[in-house]
Amino acid sequence: MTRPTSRDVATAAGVSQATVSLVLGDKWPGRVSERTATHVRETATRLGYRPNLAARNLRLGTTRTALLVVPALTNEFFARVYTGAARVAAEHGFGVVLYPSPDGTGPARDPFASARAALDGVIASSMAADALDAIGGNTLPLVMLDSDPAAGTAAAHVNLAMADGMRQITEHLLALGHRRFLHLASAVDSWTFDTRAEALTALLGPGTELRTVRSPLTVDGARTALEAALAAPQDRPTAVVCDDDILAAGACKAARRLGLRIPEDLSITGFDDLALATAVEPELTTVHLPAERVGEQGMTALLAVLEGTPWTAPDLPVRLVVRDSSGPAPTA
Amino acid sequence: MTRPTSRDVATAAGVSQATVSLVLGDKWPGRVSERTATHVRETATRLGYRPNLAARNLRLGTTRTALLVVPALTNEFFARVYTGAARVAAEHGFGVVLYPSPDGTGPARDPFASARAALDGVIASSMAADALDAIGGNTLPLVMLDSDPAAGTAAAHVNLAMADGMRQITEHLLALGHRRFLHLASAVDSWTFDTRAEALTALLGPGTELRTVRSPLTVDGARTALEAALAAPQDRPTAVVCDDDILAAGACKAARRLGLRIPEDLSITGFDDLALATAVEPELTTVHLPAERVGEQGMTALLAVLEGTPWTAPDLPVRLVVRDSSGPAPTA
DNA sequence: TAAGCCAAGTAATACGTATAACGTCAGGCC
DNA sequence: GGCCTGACGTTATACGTATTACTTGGCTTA
Repeated sequence: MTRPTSRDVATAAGVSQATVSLVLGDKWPGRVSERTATHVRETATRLGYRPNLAARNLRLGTTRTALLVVPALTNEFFARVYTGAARVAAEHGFGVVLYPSPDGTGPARDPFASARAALDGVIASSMAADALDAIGGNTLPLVMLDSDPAAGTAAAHVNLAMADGMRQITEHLLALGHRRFLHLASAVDSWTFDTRAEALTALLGPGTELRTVRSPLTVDGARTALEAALAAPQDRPTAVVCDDDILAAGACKAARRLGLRIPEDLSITGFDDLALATAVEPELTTVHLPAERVGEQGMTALLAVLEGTPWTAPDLPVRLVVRDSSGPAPTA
Repeated sequence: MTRPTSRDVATAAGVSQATVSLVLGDKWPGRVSERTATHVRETATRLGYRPNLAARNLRLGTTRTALLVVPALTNEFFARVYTGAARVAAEHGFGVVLYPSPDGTGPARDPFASARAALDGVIASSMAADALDAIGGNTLPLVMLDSDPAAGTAAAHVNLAMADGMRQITEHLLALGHRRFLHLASAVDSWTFDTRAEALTALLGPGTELRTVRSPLTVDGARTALEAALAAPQDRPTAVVCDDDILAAGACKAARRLGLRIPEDLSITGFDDLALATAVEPELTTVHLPAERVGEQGMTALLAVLEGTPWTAPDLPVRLVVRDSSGPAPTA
């Protein structure tokens, strides 16, 4: 009735529990004769034996499990980060457990309660950094994603070349003749977005203009915010630089409502290159972020840290993808 | 140096390990005097004690953890299912571990390897049913999402009223005068999509026409598929019923490329009501699926099953949301 | 033939927790 | 004073596994 243990297998096979463990552990070649080994293996499958992982974890003192802390999974970017992390983890016999930080809809506060697995380490996005205190994750090896390398206690950092991405966008727009910019920024306060804002400001020289509007990270929020900002026709910006494709999608809707053509009257750029970027019309000029690679590197870094190897790597490169939402600045 | 155990706390507090466990378990009021209890609690926090979950799981024979098997997290629908499931789980001190079934990009095959946590039960989407065999999840309490209630060995089923959703769409389009339909169906083979297709076929009476085109679940795939299907101008359908918002977004792009206006020349409907549905232009007429509720009910069902209570509930209702991508059939 | 050695297996143990079973001590009651 | 009772702790144990240290018997080797 109840799940068979290694001892049950041993009894059924007429050997000791230790032998079963040795055979199934597959780690000590030659310790058990091939004859006995196959017999044990057969018995195990016949009984449908599956090792009790709680017991194994206790014995080994490790769970080969990492916690990934992200702001929200419904954000495709982080879904992809997870995918990348989970892939690398699986290749090393590790697992990844999620902790979507509480944004009101997420699960409760304590990931040690919500993810009953014991953990070996933590990978956390800077956008969910506040959750880390609640975790007490500081007691575990920690890898930070997109956070200030100079701050914090993380054992390793995985960063994207955000400033360079912003540079590519800005130069692209400047080359197209744009001078009046609007930065549609995320209202979420995080190092990532701060970096982008700084880069943008630094790149716009004299003779240019920059306004900043902050918006929640939703299509509708962005639409509302931008509609208000663009209401007055005089001195309208000719280019809207968005912190995120989601914001850019909202910006497009706002523009259309105001009767502005994209990109003839107004250029709009995104960030991230989500599936959304090519689903909307016009397709968004945006910066492609290798989200899966972020997850992969995060997990790789954590694995290194767990082995005691210090880990470091250059920022992951990002790439401007020019599509249809950006064009020459209107001459009028 | 190493993590403190309950015994360390006991020694430091000058009591026995059992007392520490009793105090921190918070489960036997009156077993320990308030004086001792607070002393123990203080010592525990002072030492930074955190119970070893592997040991607890072993002792209790349960992990309060469920496995959620979904085809892909980058699909917003399943991300929301996860969110709902995780919320209910957290409310009951449970955790949810993910197993995105192998679509080529997912982690390896064995979720017992990838999710090192021992599991109490499994919640699986029918779209990932094939993964279940690999899991051997049949040995665990199983809740199926959107699968044939008559088939399989699941202890409970959580279904959406897909057929009714299709009915609402069809009646909406019929009322608008449409007679020539094209069903842009998902190439993924699952009960969910089969149900929708059957419903559509059954609802279209004499005097109507129905073609079916299958497409992979991507914007680009849908665009390509539909562009080919609509190339010939004669007898062109006036309404495209899509199995999914992603397909509908692709359909919109195909229409625009062919110079067809939406909805004047061609009505297009989606399914799911993802964020995408309102991000594209025109906003999609679609069927809203309560994705979070699916997750919530799935977890609720599993919790019931784990307690030995049989669980059953009517299909979750779905609701047609009429937006701008559907309109009267062209009269010409 | 004795000493040593290898192959093949087993007994014993520890991981850290929760809890059942068992003291112990003081006070109340007849 | 003896006995029961409750309050407060403690001792002991089991959960299922991986691994270390040990046993055993057969074989080689000097």
